[in-house]
Amino acid sequence: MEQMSDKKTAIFKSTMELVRENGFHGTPMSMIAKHAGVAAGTIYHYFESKEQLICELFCYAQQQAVAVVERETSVNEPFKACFFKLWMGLYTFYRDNPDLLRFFEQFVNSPYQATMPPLEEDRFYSLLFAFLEQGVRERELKEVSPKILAMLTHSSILSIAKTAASGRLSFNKKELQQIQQLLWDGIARNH
Amino acid sequence: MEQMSDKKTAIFKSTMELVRENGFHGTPMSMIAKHAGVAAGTIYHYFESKEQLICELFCYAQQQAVAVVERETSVNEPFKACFFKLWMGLYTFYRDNPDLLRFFEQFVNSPYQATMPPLEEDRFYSLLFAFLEQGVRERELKEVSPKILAMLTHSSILSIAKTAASGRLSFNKKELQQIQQLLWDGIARNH
DNA sequence: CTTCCCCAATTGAACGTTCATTCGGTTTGC
DNA sequence: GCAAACCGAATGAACGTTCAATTGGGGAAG
Repeated sequence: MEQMSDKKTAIFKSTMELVRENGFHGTPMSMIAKHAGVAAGTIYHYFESKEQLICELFCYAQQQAVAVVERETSVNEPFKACFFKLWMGLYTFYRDNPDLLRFFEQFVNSPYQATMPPLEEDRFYSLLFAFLEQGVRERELKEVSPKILAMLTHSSILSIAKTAASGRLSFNKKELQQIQQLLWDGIARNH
Repeated sequence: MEQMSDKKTAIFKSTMELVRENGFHGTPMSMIAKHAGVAAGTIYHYFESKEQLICELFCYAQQQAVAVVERETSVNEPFKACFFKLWMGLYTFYRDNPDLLRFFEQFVNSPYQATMPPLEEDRFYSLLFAFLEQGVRERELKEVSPKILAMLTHSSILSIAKTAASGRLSFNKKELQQIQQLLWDGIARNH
């Protein structure tokens, strides 16, 4: 990503934070502007419309998630260790970025979802697919479609992170390890 | 639930359908009214406000999901069979009610989430907890907190149903059975 | 059985507010 | 001195909500 203007970044950050607190509706452009310390008109210097802002913000957020997957899967370690690292890496990322997580979930459950590319072109899922496919190829994982493995893996991460972020439940380190282990027990080949 | 007026049901159904298509914002009261075949004012005869309508609709929707869990877990069968039935029952319910599913997801990721009771008082999760706790007690499932088992189970159902509903991926019967089996392999005790 | 009345249900135009967006002007960096 | 960045009051459309007026069904009175 070419480096962004400070203002643009501020607008992104403010939008995520405010959407988390007030929801997608309930976050007027004027509020974003004030929070980001810019004038309302300035937002329109960087973004065509509110819709465009939201969509670009989604891409921006997704790129950060993609970076996490890239970082964690490029390690040169046994597959199993890599899998656990990836799980924990993504979980930590979501937990430490609750604004992003919430925005993400709102987006994919909104009509904007239609503007997303099909799964095959989705960089995030492509990376996840590829990684899990590798696990199947190396006979570490059961002979199951990588898309299924990807859904199970990611959904476990998301649901735990969401529940923790909402404060409705919390999980200690031991429990997190248990969760990863349960998931692994489910998808791994038993030698 | 005491029986509802036809109009109230029509308003509920229309709201769910329109929220699915247009999102939470993007669904004005006037649109709900027209779609439900009533005047705008009529909605305010049944509901205090748009917010109230949304919240009551969530309760209404959740009761339907609760009914599915009750139906599937009350069967007098071995735990494992019951577990598979519950998974499939909930999945089928969500798949056949995509409007409800989408509305549900929008709601829990919005600021309205704060109006929900804590998890312990949540009838849906209480039932799920109790059922999985039974599995632990009967030594069918690993000695893990039922809340963890509940999250993993429900998140797998939701993510598969959501992906299928959005048309981004589809799953045939064999794949659905595979998914349940993977999940079971993860959480079941190996005798 | 008819008439009358009551009140809950229903209507939809009107109101006031909020919001996304615009635009003429100002500042800043080069 | 000239773009590009930035400002923020003004604009007009859209929306949630209100309310005065209308309807309709059912029970009481005759």
